[in-house]
Amino acid sequence: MNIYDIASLAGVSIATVSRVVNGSEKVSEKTRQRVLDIIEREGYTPNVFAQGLGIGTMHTIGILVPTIADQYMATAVSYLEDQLEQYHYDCILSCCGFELATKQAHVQMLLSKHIDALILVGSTFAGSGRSDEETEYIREAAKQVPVFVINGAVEGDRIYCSVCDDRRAMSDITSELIADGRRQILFLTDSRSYSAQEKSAGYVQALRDSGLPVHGELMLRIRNDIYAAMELLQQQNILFDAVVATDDGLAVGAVKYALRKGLRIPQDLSIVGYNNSTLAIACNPELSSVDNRTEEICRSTIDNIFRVLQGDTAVPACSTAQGRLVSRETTAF
Amino acid sequence: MNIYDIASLAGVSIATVSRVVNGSEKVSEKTRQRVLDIIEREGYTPNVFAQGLGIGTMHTIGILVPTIADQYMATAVSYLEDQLEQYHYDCILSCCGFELATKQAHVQMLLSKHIDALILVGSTFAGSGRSDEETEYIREAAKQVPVFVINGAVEGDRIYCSVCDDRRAMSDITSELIADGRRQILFLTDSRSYSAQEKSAGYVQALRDSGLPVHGELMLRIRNDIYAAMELLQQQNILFDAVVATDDGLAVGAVKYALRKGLRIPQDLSIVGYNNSTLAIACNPELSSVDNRTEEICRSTIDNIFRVLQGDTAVPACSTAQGRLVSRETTAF
DNA sequence: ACAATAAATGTAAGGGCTTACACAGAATCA
DNA sequence: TGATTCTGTGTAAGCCCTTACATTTATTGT
Repeated sequence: MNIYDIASLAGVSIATVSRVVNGSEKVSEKTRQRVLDIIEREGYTPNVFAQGLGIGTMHTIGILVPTIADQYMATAVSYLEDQLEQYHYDCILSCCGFELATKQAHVQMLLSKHIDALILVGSTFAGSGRSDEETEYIREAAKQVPVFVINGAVEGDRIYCSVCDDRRAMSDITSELIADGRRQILFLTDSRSYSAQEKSAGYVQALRDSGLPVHGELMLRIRNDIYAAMELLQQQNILFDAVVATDDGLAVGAVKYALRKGLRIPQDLSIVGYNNSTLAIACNPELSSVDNRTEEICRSTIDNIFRVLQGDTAVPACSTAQGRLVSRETTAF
Repeated sequence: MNIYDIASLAGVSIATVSRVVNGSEKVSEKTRQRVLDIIEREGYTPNVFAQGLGIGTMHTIGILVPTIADQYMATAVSYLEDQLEQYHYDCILSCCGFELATKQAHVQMLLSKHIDALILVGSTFAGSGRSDEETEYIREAAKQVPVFVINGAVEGDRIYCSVCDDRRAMSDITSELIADGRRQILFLTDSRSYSAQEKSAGYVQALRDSGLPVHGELMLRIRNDIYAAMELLQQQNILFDAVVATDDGLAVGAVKYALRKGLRIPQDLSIVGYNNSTLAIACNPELSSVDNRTEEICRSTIDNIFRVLQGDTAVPACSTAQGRLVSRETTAF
């Protein structure tokens, strides 16, 4: 059942059927109804490949994440999907891992599908230090379709970023901990991503602003076995009375350490997580965590996409949301 | 840059270029190299729409989930994606919510993209009771492409299911709790899905097998505010000494209840979750939870897809994996 | 050396749609 | 009434591939 069949059933040309299907104005009401009825009756759906061939797009947005198994990514994708649906666009999701080579390959794959825009989720795409080389492929992609980076900073033509101001959020909560009387604040991260660097910078800044020393040994980068890492500190007689983590999972590790060591939370050890994920609520005691405004960021990203696609040139290259602490049981404030 | 350009640069016909691109045998080595070099040099990529028009497929698998924000779904999709990549297939992900109408619409959408197979994740697709009407659209879809249901049971031609034997898993852990001396076991669920029904049946069966009475008031269906629901039981003097939940989130709620009431875990209250998600580890005490073999199920589903696509008729309509308890701190065994 | 066969390549017909342009008939105006 | 402008519709040229079939060239057997 193709456009020719419908045309002949309706006694019109394929051009007219096409116009009806695409909602073109230039069709008489009578003809439109007749064609519509037949389409309905026959259950005709235009062939997307043929449409794509004709107009060069399939109304699809490519979404690239390092992994969808991560809470944060899954939540973000969920918001993106929801919002995309409002615009009657679909998405092709791709999980590219953390290697530069696979990222590049996946971007190529998505581009080859003639997506209308590309969304990169997560600061793993932002590069760090070597940013120019590592993000070149993103600028390259932006020559073909507008690129939208969520929680990462990449500069370039037709590249739009939406980020949470992680530096400020981290600086704010570190300051709050200091105001609460904490002096030895452990900074816990698991990556070298752009956002991890921002958070680290915020942490350092807050210490400096308060005139406190920055101890390198209190800034830990570990992926797992947080307990062991913290115990090692203890054995080295490096004391700490608070923990700020760049991720709820890490903070949960710190909570477990405290509980096993018999420390009181938050009196002996205050702990703050990041992302405000379901882990924060599953944790006992419930974890105070930074809400990094994923929902707002995702919404505004999708809105921006369609502004750009409609030719709006006033879309800002970077928009920033302010994170905020959601206080629960692991902080005293 | 299209196939004609490459052909004329290489001094061959477009048919030859097409053969090279598609790895057809019937090309001389010399020609193949020359064409390949030019393709490489010019950075040519075949137009997927034109390819799709020609062969009617784009090597894409449609994956439908109710929501990707759910841990279980995200994990499953992650496994599916990984495995799909091995076969050089891509996926179109769609989140359809829990309404029948939106499920149907999303299936239509995916079908219109000429996917090669459709994967439905989660027992929300299985229907329950009214299964025939509610799953008719799935059988309808199966007329166009093979359908693979993960953790749901739908019968029909070209419909293949992979499930965890939730009934047996739930029956096993309930029996273990009974063997551990528990007599008042609370069953906690949040849905009426097929898998929830299976779990419920397993729970009942274990009680019966042990000659214990089945108390309807010990079978709770709630979405949130688990604490309130459990407290209500307490006020009604309905006692319980163990909890089996159909989801880790619910079990975490039970843990919180126990802690606030000053109950010792697992002595006063044993708690078992389901899905063995990250919540189970984030929880304090760490949650014993049923590993429902998502990874194996996803792997075998993808493998089955390609067996079916290659014409293998021996693929079983339903394959079953055995869940197993991962013991942590909320059970004594 | 000459069929007979195999291997390599080319030709051309789709596949289903969009859309610029052409055209006919109806409505408007002088 | 004839010239003029719309409106609605049709024609045909792409869009870029795949592939059955035709054709040319190379290889083998005798």
